Amino acid sequence: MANDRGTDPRRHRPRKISTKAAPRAYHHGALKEALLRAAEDILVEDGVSGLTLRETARRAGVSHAAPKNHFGDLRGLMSELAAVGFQRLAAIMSNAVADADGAEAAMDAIGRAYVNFARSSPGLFHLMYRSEALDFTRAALIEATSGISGVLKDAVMRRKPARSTGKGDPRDTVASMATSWCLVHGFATLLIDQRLTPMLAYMPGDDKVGALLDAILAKMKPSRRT
Amino acid sequence: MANDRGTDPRRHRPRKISTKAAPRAYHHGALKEALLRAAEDILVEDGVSGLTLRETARRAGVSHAAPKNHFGDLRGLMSELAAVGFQRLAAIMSNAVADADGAEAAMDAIGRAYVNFARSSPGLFHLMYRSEALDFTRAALIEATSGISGVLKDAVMRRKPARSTGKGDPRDTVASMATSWCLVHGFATLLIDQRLTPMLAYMPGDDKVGALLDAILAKMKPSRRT
DNA sequence: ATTATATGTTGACGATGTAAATATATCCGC
DNA sequence: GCGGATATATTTACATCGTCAACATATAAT
Repeated sequence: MANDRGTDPRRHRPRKISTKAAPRAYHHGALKEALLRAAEDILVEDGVSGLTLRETARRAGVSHAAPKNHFGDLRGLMSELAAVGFQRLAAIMSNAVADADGAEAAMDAIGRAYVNFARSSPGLFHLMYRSEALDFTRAALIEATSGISGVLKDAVMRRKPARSTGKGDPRDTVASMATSWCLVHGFATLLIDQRLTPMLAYMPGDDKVGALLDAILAKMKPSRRT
Repeated sequence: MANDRGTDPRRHRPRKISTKAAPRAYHHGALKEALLRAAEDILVEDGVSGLTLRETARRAGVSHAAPKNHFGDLRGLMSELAAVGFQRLAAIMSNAVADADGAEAAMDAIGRAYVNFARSSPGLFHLMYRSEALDFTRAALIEATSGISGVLKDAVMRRKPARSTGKGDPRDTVASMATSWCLVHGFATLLIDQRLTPMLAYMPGDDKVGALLDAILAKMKPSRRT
């Protein structure tokens, strides 16, 4: 089976079969990416608990020990995949800020983007915050998470000048960042874990999640005294 | 107590033992409680990832399959232990409310109690919110979690009359509950996962965690316009 | 071309969850 | 007290997992 040179697709032989860069890397000159893709598929289908090295290798069509070369161990794979998730989330948040009209709207847009990401990729989101399973000394993970902080900080500081107190106080900036992050992160996690389901029943309309999130974000705005 | 025949619950083989009852009999007597205690010890020492059926049994001094009789499977053990955690948290929150002076102070006290619980029992707290590993059809878990909701709801409704808008609106009550819960839960989870560490550095004093939490809670109070 | 390195495979080991078969203790109706 | 029914605990077994070591092969370097 493994020595069947004739039909086995994963052979190192066909160096350059066609002038076109074959997207099908037979012998995974791109195994790392293939493994990450397979791992994310598992995350979508079975969640974090289903994510194993062997199943990932199986889906990529390689032996169970192949991932070791690219990730070291399971923690490595999970950390790299989490980094991809943080990158993606940072990009989404950044876009949300760019499209928003005004500093206050930008903050809300970031929050909604964060929640939408968690809802659309709950498995990946869970992995990103399964701290015990991640290696935060990994360069990819450090870089990706700092990207998120950067986007949030920019948005908060853009809003700052319009506020009355603590204009340039870094302490207040940090408090604002923490408040927004905690609120939205708590909402996202509790939401995808079905912890808010009973409360959602009280909300009106079709988009009950959006309604509850709006209600929560509204409670964060002291300026809006009705 | 299912069996009060003697003084020691685990004493069923009085063969030719010395005056002291043998520490181990075939039937433990209170194995379920012993297993839960052992499981929590593991949680303290090694976190959720270290919590296994076999290690729990090992610590309780029984065979690896013994827990099956009391919990069914690992999910059962985890769910029961999580239920204990929710009970404990509900009690702590309830006490915090009782000791607080005024409705607004009660809300803050609940939040601080929630965070303190997470900080003092991070392993258990993680387990309580590892939704994928829990069985929310378990009676113990349903009851314990609804206890938490009850405490929070009471505190929110106690505060309600002092507010200007949405006095008796259940929709607004739910929004207030969700806001408080999400904010505090987000803070607690991010905190014990070391995600807030960089931000804590900006806070003054010895109790940086308390300072940041205070700052966050303060941002939730529209009435305090300085 | 030869050597070195990177990548992938095979086989093995111990740990785990779970099930089945078995053993022992307790309970319940007499 | 007695004896079966039930609850509780053990033993054995199996599949799966992460990880390691030894090995094989492809790519890169010299």
